[in-house]
Amino acid sequence: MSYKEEPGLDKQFNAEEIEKRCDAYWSANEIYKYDATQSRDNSFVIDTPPPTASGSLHIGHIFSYTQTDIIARYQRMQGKSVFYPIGWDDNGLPTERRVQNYYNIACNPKIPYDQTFKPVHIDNDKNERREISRKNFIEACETLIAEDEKIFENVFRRIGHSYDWNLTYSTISPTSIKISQASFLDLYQKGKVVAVEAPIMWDVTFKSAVSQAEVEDKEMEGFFHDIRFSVKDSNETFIIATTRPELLASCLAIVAHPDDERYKHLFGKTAIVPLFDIPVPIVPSEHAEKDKGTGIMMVCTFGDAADVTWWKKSGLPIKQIIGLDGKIMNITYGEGVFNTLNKEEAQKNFNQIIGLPAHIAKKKVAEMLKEQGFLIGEPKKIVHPVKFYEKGNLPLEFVSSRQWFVKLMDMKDEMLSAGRKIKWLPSYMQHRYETWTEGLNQDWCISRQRYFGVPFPVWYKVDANGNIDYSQVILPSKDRLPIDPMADAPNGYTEAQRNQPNGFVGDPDVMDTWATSSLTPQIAMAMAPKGSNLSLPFDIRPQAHDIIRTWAFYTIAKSLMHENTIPWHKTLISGFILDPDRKKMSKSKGNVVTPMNLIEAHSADAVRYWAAKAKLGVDTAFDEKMMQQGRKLIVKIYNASKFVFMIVGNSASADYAQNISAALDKSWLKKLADTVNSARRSFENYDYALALDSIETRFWDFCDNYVEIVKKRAYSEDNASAIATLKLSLDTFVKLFAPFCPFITEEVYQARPWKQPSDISVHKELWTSLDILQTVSAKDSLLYDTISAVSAEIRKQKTFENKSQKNPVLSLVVKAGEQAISCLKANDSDLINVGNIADHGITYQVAPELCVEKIMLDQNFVPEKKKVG
RNA sequence: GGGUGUGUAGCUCAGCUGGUUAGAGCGCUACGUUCACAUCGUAGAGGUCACAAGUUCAAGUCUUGUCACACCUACCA
Repeated sequence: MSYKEEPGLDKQFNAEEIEKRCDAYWSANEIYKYDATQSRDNSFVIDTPPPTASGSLHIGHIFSYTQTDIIARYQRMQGKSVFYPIGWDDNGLPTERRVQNYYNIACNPKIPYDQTFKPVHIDNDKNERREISRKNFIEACETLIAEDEKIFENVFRRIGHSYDWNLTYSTISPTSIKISQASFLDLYQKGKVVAVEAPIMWDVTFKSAVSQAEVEDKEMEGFFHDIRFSVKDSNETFIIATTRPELLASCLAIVAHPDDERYKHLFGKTAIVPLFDIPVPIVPSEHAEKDKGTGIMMVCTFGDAADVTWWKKSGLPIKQIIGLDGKIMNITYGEGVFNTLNKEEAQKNFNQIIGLPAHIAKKKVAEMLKEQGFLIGEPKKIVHPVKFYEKGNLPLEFVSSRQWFVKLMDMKDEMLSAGRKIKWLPSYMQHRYETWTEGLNQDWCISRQRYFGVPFPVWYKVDANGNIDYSQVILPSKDRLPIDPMADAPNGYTEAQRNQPNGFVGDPDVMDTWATSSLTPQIAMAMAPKGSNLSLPFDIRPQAHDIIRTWAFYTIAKSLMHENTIPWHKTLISGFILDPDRKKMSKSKGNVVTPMNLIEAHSADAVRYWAAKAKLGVDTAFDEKMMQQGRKLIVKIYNASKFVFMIVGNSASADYAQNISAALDKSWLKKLADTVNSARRSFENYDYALALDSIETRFWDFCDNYVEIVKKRAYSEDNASAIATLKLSLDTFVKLFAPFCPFITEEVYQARPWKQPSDISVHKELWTSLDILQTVSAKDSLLYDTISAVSAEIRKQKTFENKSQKNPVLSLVVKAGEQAISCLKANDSDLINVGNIADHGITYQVAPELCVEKIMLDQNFVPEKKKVG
């Protein structure tokens, strides 16, 4: 496919046309296709973050993903075969929630599959959510993510990200499920993943287990209740201050610090829990602090993580009173673990809270305590941090349940040393990884009681009595993956034996979404063409800093467990986009600017320019001014190119280097060569922002100075050197800017009169082709620097005297170092041209510093236009 | 409580391993230009480089301390 019908540049710059033209051309010619025949050494392999397919892309995505694209494009122009996949993270809770709202449906696994059901988008429906089967629900999820992903793709194409779209993956695809399930089987075999019945953090809204990484603290209002406990066979009482009175019924013990003089004498005695008359031991424990509350506290199952720790050591049974729905369970006193000294009274009181949600039960218990005289004074308001699931809106509960865990606690040291083998950019981001790893206090709970995710490839045997025997795990062979144990029967069984005595049941849970996301390198590799030389570690993992503890951490963990290596050599951590008021941008504020609007308003290259200006890891305030600046640069590139084309005219020869002979041209090219070197150095350090800075500065220098100086000579007969230099300069800038502004550079590249049939795309060009600058340029840029400086002084003087730039200069004195003077004397024709200086008008003097004096302008000069007026 | 980062012109930010009178863009003021330029140029106003002490011939840049903000992490009866 050819690039454009009409050759050359249009009179007017039209960003949208150029963007669409480029996208079509790149895709038709597979410019960004990964070349699987290249060796690993000659490849650059990227573990791209798959954005969550939950509606729309945020401007923050454009920001950080563009930074990666710039790096990918630079590496491609270094001759590397760039492995640059893109994926969609579409499994898990975010998708489920979006689907529920979008179609106003809810999943009920008990309902049978309805073949005729078609999900329809329903806006603002007040009706109750329609309940559908698990299979229908999953199909609805698949329908919506397909739509969302199309929109994402359009935005990424429009902004010019150079993904190889053949490598697109989705985390819910059969391939991803297969890889994720194979990972599970591998870890199971290695003893790294185990199912245990244990207290876990439970979100009551989503009715699912969550992991430590998904938990965040929220500052919550709470109340300290001072409750009087009595001591068995004694008149003594003591006061406990608690924020969780509803847990009284699950109290296991009373603890105080071993050295606490106030309570020492109570150790070994038995306390009586009010309302329920439960006898519990009073014991010393280090984890009680003397100066918190009243210094003495109750241990319940479970108020917090400390209770869990204490309970584990105690060997006491669990008294679970909060159910998985977050409500108080129906409990009969005097049965099982629920002992009491007064069965009737305990039951009467407990009956008052059965079925209530925990936060309402709390109030009810407080009332009862008050009525019966156990509450001292009024509850005291406090604000304290409470653990929440990051997406939940009710506090987490600790409940005991059977879940799958990946054993991480025994590999913390290994994780830390792996983290040190990876280069973190910026380096301080490694601290976050280290603190998180050091602070890890539980294994990774990977089972979720949800629907849209990767199922556990696990069945359990059902015994002769119809009871599930969790110790009898049935696993599929790897060649059966992907598998859904809720739909497929294990080998040796038939579907008819499901849920039957001596039959089997499938594990109904799905995996934590991170259990799959942590395999993005493996998933991406699965998308590569056959015969690829890919392997871990990859070169880079770009990602944002908020998911260091999840995505980065889990990917490193899985890579170590499966392949015994780090997953990538470097990780590039991007910053956030902040509101202009420096708050984290959020949709809820309603001030969201969508990426597409910005692209339309400023052009894709301009939006990219804004992203390219920010350094890695730095949170940046959103600023449209920066896009306007980018737009100016792009228009300038367009116009400068048009001008060069005009001067160059029909000189279509691409073999220009040998014509470069003028001293000024060589001196300018030295300047340009230095810029190439410094930009290359910056890029090698992944400092694309610094590279852009130096390129941009040199480009404006080119426009403002070199082009002005050489203009007259370029129009003259003796213009071969000037024309060759303009060509070489423009070719150079187009390549230098290509990673940042892929559209305008491609447009100019394709429009060059000296374009050769072998010139496919600027994005296939090599930076090594810029080495020609080194051979044709002068040893130094002294001549160019001097002429630029002198002409700037002349320009200044003309402006100061309100004269036209064409106004002749009768005479001036140039003072400069010996070398500069001799160099200038021999090559002053360009200076005379640009300043319009009279013959023999320049007086040269050797001086320590460059200085221009006594500029005499021709006061009789009248610009042409003013003659008319 | 522990830790990391940030604090430079009205705004958004550069300033790499310490080196001459601290920079850019935008904004503002004044003037000019319309030449490839949905422009550009020149000049001006505007900074005690958060604060304090120290090291050094020399500190925005290094050290220590203080303050403010952001974030990470822990605790959370």
